[in-house]
Amino acid sequence: MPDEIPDASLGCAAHGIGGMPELVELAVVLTATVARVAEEQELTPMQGRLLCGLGDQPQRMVDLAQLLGIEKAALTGLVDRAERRGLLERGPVPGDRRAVQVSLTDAGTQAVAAFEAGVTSALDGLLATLPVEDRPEFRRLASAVVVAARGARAA
Amino acid sequence: MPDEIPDASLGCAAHGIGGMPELVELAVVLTATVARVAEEQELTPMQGRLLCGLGDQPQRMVDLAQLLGIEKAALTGLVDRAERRGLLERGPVPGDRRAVQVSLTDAGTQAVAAFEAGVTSALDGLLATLPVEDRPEFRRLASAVVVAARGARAA
DNA sequence: GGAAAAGGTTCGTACTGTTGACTATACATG
DNA sequence: CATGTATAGTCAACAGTACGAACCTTTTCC
Repeated sequence: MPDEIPDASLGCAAHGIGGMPELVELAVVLTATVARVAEEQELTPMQGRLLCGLGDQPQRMVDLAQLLGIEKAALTGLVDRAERRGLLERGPVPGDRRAVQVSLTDAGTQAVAAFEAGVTSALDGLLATLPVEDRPEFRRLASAVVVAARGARAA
Repeated sequence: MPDEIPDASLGCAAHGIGGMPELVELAVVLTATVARVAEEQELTPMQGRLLCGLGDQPQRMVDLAQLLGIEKAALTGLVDRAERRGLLERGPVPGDRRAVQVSLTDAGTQAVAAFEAGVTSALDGLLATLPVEDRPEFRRLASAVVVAARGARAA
């Protein structure tokens, strides 16, 4: 995982095409920021996402895969690696012998708390470069884009 | 690559921690958007980034790695795979027999043009969900964050 | 002239993801 | 109740991506 922000990114900053590069450059910056926090916590970014996705309640694989936007087979591998690390465990689902539910272990709960705190802090640091009055505006617009994108997909 | 926007993302939307999740969810949405365009063009996202990074002039590997924010060894593999696809070629650098320069082939030039157009269109589509007057504001704030992040890293 | 640094590759390793196939189980239908 | 369909999850093969260490060749520095 790159530990530095690249000078160019998806979308061709080198060409200076109007408008486009900011957003993909932003994605790269945000992703690299999260990756750095994950590395500090000895996680991979996907492991961080997985642990966050688990939250307080056991989750079924099918629901987790949907939540994370990945294929079930990919989730099998991701959960295998996290289980091997002792961060989570698989268990049976009452009433459905096909299904498997996944829940955090104590180590996983600790890891995710640290990861969350680190990501919050790192992103606050990223936005600290903006004028104070612009920060909630930026978050609001970001949220609006995400909600709309998710709504479009669910439709 | 997920072809749908996940319900949660890096940063723990499930926990609803104030502010943080929007930005990492945004990164996931943007990355997934670019990945879909890449797939349409039969590229991987990193191949898209690489071709955009090459631009109009041959680039040395050491500069490309820096530009893309990856280790030289990783770039060797990335360039190997793109070269195998006929998208670029390696050549000598006058005056420095250690160095290798990389340049787009005709096929690569065509691929990157289509990729750029597709990404532009897809991102415009993403932002179309925002009120018209908010779009330049969002791009401006995104750009400011990226410029600041890149500046901090270069320092 | 020799040491240090630079440019790039190779190798081993791990993570991530897709696709297709498979097994076991749940559900729907006649 | 038997049978067909659908679902949940895993497995295997494969490919892309990335890092760190080691290596070779060449350039730069003292």
